[in-house]
Amino acid sequence: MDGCAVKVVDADRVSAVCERMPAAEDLTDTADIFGLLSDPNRLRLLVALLDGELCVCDLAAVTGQSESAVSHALRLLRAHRIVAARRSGRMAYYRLEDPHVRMLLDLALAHTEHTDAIHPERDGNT
Amino acid sequence: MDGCAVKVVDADRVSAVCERMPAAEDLTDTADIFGLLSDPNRLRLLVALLDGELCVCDLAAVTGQSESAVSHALRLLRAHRIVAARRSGRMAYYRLEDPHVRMLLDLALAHTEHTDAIHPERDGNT
DNA sequence: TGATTATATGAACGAATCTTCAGATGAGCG
DNA sequence: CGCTCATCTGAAGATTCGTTCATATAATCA
Repeated sequence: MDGCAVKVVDADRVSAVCERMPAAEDLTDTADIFGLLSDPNRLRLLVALLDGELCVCDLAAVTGQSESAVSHALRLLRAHRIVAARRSGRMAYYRLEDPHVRMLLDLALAHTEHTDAIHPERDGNT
Repeated sequence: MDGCAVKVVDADRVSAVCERMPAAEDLTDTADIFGLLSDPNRLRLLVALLDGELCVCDLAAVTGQSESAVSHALRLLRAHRIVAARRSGRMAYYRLEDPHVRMLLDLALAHTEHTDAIHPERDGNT
């Protein structure tokens, strides 16, 4: 009755896990958020905004991208309400608007900065 | 001296942010982790493993994927030491091995489950 | 040993993603 | 008004990603 039964070994565990599994919509939303954080350049933008707002050209300078690339990235992030823009004349000042994403960034950066990078050179199980 | 200067508005903020910016390697590693979490099916696998180990076919049942797809996904996650395998006969039991990723998952899921999904239908800034 | 089962792998195809380029919008300034 | 500057946008091309199919490995069982 739960759609989780193809060829199961531990049926009890399987149905228990199925019940705890979040709704498909929640999972795709979460995956989307992670996807937005999965690009180094977008990540740089968001890290730059952790301390406060910046205009587009300063974001381009900080992150070493073209202003066009920055604008595209900000558009994406803005569409998901992760950043917000304040306009002043012809300038646009962006800020990090989503506290949830801020927490994810803090947590992720706190760890990677004192963890040895793990590169997939070995398979761990060959 | 920091490579961050193209056409800057607020030079002080720019150089301050540049100094706080993590190393490129750390950023790409972090982005990689987020990338691994950015696929709904991989996310399902990891969520399923939050409670303990499961074998490949049970993971396929729980997540509604083919066993081949699951195996490919696990291979990727294994290469990054996010999951680890225990073999018993012809079965392979996988577990979530990276506590850092576990924290990210917990945090992310805690929020999305009681937050209205935000879909990018509006631009917030048209 | 030969058959069957669980998992792993490689190659290939289509979809999604990122960057770049060219041009559009819209505010300020002479 | 015409020009410049900051930002935005759409489209094109190259690359990456995820799934599937076919097959390989390796363990159990008759």
